[in-house]
Amino acid sequence: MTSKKISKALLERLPGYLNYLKNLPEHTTNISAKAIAEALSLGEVSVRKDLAKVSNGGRCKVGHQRETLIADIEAFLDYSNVTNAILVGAGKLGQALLDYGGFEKSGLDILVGFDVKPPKNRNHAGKPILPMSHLPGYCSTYDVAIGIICVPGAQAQSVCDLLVSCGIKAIWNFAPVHLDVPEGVLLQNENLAVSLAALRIQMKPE
Amino acid sequence: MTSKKISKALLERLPGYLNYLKNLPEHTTNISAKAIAEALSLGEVSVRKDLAKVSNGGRCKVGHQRETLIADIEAFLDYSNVTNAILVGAGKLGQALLDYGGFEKSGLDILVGFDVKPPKNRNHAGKPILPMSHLPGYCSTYDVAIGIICVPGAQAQSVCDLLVSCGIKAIWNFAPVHLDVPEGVLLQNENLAVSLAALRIQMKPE
DNA sequence: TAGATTGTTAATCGATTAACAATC
DNA sequence: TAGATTGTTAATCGATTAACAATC
Repeated sequence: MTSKKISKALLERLPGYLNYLKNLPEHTTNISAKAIAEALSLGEVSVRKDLAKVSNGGRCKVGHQRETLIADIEAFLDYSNVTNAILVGAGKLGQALLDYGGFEKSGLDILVGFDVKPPKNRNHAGKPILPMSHLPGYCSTYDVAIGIICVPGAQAQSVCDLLVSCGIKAIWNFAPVHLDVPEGVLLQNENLAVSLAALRIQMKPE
Repeated sequence: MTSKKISKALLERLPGYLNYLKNLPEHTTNISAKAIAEALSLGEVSVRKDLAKVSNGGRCKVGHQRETLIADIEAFLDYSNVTNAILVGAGKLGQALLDYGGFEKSGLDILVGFDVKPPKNRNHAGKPILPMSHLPGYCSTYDVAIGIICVPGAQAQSVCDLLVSCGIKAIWNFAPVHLDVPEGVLLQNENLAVSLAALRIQMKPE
């Protein structure tokens, strides 16, 4: 386990390893990089390198110890600490993200959603959705690190500016537009229409 | 415009160019690679190379002709032909994708959704949601190329197998599990929890 | 000619893959 | 010793960036 640069590709593979390791039959105590690679359709050497980066070593002949490996990956991904996020734009997509239960286990908590027009019949035990006017106050009260933008493209930049002015350090953008963020603010775009369109072109050979 | 290999990165940048070009003030007839690069926070040379790949050239001093460039990019992305898709799993996320209007303009039509329990009160003029039992018949009637998986992880592989057996050639997977697909079937994973977790780690410097 | 812009060729960088050496 | 497995060093590949030549 040497503290080299962490590549984004690695960060995206690690949860896959974790998921695989956790779903192994209970009695499995050791696992080889080769087995993981085969199960996840990855290169054997790739997996070995990844594991070497986040864990301090399996043993020859026997492979990695499952429990240790799980603990090492979770520690590397810092799952035990929790990062707070808020979401802006509670349409279908926004609500889907709010209601999705899979974020908590990776150290993330989407506390609340904001919308210009909060839905009234929010009956299910979901996260609250507040009016936009509450956003700045909310951010100054709680320690919010990540802002998720699910508003239509036309509003995205102004929402982004608002979030930045509230001290948010990373933005996850679902609006299909380019956003300008100041230096030091992390921006990740998740343009679903573009992803799907790219998939479509890859299908057409040549 | 030479017919080199198309990289996925290129495919994901092109729609951004398109969006930018279309939103330029109407009277703008020419545009330089440099201007595009600045607007989208990309490298100047990168943009020039991309444009050279999809278009046959701007003129020195004046840059690229806007209308031509738009037409060239759209032709390259084959926006005028339509690819049919279906979606399985009409929860919040599935419905968000079904209702999203942004796919059509990139040559994609999500025809219909399928669910084990189709919602009854599907009043808004959205796409229909049919019971799973209709899926094989539907695929053999219509020419469906892409399958979108929005079911819970536990069902994802069997849905995937079903889609493949129905002749689907590409799968867009939102379930947070690894899927095995046979050779020749394209698979793109869209694991939102993983993307967000990766963003979170990138924020923590060192 | 100078300047803006294009496109191409070469250099750099990073990630993946291949080859190998080490260990139990 | 042979075999399974690890980890590392070198090679390959692809994408981005830098440097340059061409053109109007």
